[in-house]
Amino acid sequence: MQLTRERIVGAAIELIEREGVDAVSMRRIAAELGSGAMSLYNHVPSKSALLDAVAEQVMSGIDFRSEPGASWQDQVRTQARAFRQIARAYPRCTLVVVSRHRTSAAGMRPIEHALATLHGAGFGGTSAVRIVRAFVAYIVGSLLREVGVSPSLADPQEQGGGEGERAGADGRLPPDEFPQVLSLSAELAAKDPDADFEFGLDLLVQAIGALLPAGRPSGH
Amino acid sequence: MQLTRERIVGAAIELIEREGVDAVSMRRIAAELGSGAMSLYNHVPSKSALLDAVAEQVMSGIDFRSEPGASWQDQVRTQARAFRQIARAYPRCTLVVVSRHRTSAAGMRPIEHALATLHGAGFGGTSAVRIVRAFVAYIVGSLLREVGVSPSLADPQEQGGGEGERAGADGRLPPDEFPQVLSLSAELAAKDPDADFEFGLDLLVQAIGALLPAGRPSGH
DNA sequence: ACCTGAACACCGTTCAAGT
DNA sequence: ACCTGAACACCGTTCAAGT
Repeated sequence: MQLTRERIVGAAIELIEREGVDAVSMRRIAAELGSGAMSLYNHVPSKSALLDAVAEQVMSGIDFRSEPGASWQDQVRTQARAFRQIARAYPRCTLVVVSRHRTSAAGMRPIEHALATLHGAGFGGTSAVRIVRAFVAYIVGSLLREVGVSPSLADPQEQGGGEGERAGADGRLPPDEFPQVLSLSAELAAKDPDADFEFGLDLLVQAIGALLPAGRPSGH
Repeated sequence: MQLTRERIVGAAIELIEREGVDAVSMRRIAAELGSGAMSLYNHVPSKSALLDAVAEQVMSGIDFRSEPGASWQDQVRTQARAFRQIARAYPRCTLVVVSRHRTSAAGMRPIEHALATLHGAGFGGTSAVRIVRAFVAYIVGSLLREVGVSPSLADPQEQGGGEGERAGADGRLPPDEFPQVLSLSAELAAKDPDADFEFGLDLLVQAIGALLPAGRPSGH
């Protein structure tokens, strides 16, 4: 079968989802496609560029449209949830998406939609850009946590064994230093990514709604 | 000079800041310390564990305390800004921190402080945990953007040359598909990480303030 | 235009041997 | 307990050679 950029990127995505990013090598992907490692370089300039392409491909698989008839609040929510689908559809590619992504067309599409929605809601350009940035930061951070790589906030009991610092020799946190964390260990252990995401999303939607009547420092 | 875990981690951080994560190798770090590559394994079980230690070390260098006399809003802001210092102090380690970090004592410290502050503000445990999660998501996402790795929202003109999708052959975005992005290119190009961060922080602080039962004024 | 094997300069880590 | 060189099974990428 013909070797194409598309097939190469597809094989990379598949491999990442199956075995993780660390398993990706040019040789490995080539083998997956039944060709020599060097053949890939006819379609992709480097491994780094290949991973960029993976990020772009994953992003472009997401549908960021929202119902034009809906309120801007609902549109914003719909767009944010679409973004979050990345973590469901490509959990192990998520870190790649989030950490490479420069400014591709696929990466700008969600921004375009969000800006249009906010424009329709009456926000000026400067405000709209700031708002989108805040949303993207929140969503990206949420993705990372959902996918299991972001800092803390996991079950304090399932502690690895950090070694560093003066954590108890058994890996437990010293109780006198972490009263809150330990007394809330049940809440911290509870996993409900949907509820967590919606909670923060509500906070942001509500807060930017409060910005509207007065409008912020100009914009248009 | 004696080889210690501490010196190894320090050398790794230094090397990452100087040449980026990709430059890190066991051999390289050993050379930096004037020892054989294998000597490192007497103090660190693997390269992956070394990078975990880098993340923990960077986190533990941040002072998350806030003035106990201040209002909870100011305390939350202070803690969030402290977190953001990571991006300033260790820009090239930031991605490592954000993408490795499991549950170390160093990583739990900011959570402990935040939970204590929210408890003092009158939030119950369940709410406090959700709020902290939303904040952490926002801060982590902001860090990534500040450090230059997160999706889009950069200057659309400085586009790489994605190739992917049907972006114009010159790498520019097709104007009919991206009217908002193109008309706001000046705003999107403007870089003011401080203002961006504070804007989103204000949104969140304001939104969680609205969550509190109205009876309580503010402060502790 | 596309494919390829050999080669180069690297990797992380195991192992057996040293002190 | 700590250090080490040699060795193994890998890497990404250049190059010259093929079709």
